[in-house]
Amino acid sequence: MTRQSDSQHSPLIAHIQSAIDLSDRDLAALRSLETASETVPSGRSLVREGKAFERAYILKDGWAIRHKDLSDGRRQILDFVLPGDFVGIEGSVQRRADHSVTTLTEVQMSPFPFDRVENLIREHPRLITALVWLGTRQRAIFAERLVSLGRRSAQERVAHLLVEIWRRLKIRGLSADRSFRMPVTQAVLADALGLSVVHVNRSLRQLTRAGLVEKGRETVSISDLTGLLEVAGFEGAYLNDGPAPDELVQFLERTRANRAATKQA
Amino acid sequence: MTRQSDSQHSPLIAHIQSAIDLSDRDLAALRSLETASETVPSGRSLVREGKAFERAYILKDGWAIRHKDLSDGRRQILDFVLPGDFVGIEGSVQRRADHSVTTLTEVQMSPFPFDRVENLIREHPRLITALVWLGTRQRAIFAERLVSLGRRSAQERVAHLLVEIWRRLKIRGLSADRSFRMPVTQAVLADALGLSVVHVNRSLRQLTRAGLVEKGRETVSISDLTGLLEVAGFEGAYLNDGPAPDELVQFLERTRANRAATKQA
DNA sequence: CGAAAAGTTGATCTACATCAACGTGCGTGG
DNA sequence: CCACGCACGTTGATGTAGATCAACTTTTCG
Repeated sequence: MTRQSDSQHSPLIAHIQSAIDLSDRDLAALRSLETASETVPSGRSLVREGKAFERAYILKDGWAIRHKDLSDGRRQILDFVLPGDFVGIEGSVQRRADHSVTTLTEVQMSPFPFDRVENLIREHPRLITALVWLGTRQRAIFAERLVSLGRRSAQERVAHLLVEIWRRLKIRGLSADRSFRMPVTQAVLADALGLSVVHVNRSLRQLTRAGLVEKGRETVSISDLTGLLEVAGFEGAYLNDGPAPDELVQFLERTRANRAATKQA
Repeated sequence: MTRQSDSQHSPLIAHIQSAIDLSDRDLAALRSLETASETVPSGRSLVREGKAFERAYILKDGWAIRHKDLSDGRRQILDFVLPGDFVGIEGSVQRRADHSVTTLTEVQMSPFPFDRVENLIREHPRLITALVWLGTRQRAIFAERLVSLGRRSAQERVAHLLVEIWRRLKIRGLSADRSFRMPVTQAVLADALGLSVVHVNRSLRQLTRAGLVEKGRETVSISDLTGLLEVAGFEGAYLNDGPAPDELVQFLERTRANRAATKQA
């Protein structure tokens, strides 16, 4: 289902190339950023809110979260960090981190110092576009999550998140079909969706009983994409760029036969 | 209370200079971006989600919102656009807008074409840092708002937003004391905070009755900053950068005498 | 000055939280 | 290699923050 540890494949490059045309030279320069590799165990903090950034990373394999913690123990997960994502690259323009990053699984990282970024864009000015674009993408994801937390029901939130993750992995070549690895407990989902664990569980069961998705311990499999998109209220192709109508839009265009089943299953 | 239409003063420059040191030449270049001026009435759409960007702007005066709308009428406001903010500058790396921007008041804008940005950074490479930093700031604001929508109570959300706006205006030289202009209806607040209008009203009244803030129709005045920060659960100085402990931190360090009064007023 | 927009307040409803108890897979150490 | 313990998942009962509905007041502005 997933291109697990194909050391040739770069999720980062796949991601960037989905939207931006870079020369082979520029791509090679980018790729050189991810040659180093370091293993970090699960549950380790890579960036700590309020502390100075130490170095930047590219996540090569495994999962992490961006999150903020309140002093009374409440926690909000802002985003999931997937293979191909940068971590802590804001350190090149900012002294202190405004959120934490913590690994959810054992992880393979390519660390690099900040001046590496400066040298890189000096020699490959076109890469600025790519880097800025990635920042913009991050903002778009935050924005969509704001809509979820502010205005969507529990079921909609869960459905929406699953579709979003699937799409992000797909663009990076990390899911060929409609299943993917997602080593995320319900407690973590709760903190990402602004819900209680219990309610996440119930929402998930509803979606499963309606025949839309199955979430195993480490894996997700979408059984009825059209139906899931319907529940998620997925609008447009916000994770995509460019003019071509993509698979998603086509799906949305099709019959809504499954709609009724999912409303109050 | 507010430096209203001092045509000399640039909120954009003030904002950037709060964190980044630029040469006079670079500053002059930035300033040249905002020489043009165009008046746009209230309620006009400057950027429309899903549509191509036409041009970029600097907001010179007035308020606007970034928002996303669902097909069933639900709306989530992502952020308020204040004087000194860029609008639509993502157009230089992205074809389509992932959210809309709409004016809340009559507004003064300086429009400029995207290639202007490219030329600018070609001649003033140091400005890249400033531009990237602004993008990062935007993300930090989204992040903090995610925490609000996901994990904070209604009262906390309202208090937090008011403090955040005050701080942002202050950094730009748009509020000298503890009052500021905020031409925002309760309905708009509701869509920003993920609440109903009725509940925004009640939360606001509670804060007022507790003697913390007064929100008039177009203006806000903080009567008890310490208390308001307390309710908001304001942690650290997320809108600031740099190592110096700032006014906020000092306030937080002080006595918490007012705490009890605000808990269940 | 009249009507629409904005704000206020009470009554009632509900989505989701909280509390509690129990099931289940699985990693670890004896 | 088995069993014990713990993290995770599941389900029911009950509580509550905030939504919704409804009516009324106040402000704004053409």
